[in-house]
Amino acid sequence: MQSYEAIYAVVRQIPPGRVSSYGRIAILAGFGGQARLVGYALHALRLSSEDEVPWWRVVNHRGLITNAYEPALQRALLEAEGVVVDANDRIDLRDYLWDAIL
DNA sequence: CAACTGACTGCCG
DNA sequence: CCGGCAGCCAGTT
Repeated sequence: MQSYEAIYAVVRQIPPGRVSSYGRIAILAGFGGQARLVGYALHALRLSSEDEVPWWRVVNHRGLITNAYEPALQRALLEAEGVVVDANDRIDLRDYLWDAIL
């Protein structure tokens, strides 16, 4: 799945204490709107330990953690990064959404 | 080969 | 902001 490498590259560019949505990653990776593929790529990444990819910094466009495996783990990692997570596993994108300004 | 499912998103209300 | 519906791609059954 070398095609997904673009997705991993974008996710790695997310700075600590910041989060991004699947759709954003898809656009930045050149997939344009195909957000589901991003989730697929991250899923595969979890199974195969490649380089360190901060998959936990990726949430849906509502700021809600849609992780189907270890949502509690993702929440813990985000809090460790300094991100404030709501009791309902939700994040305030107004302040934590990464705009990829480089 | 067709149908189903899934770490999603945009549009409507 | 939340819930529902449709569209999208890839992997399974």
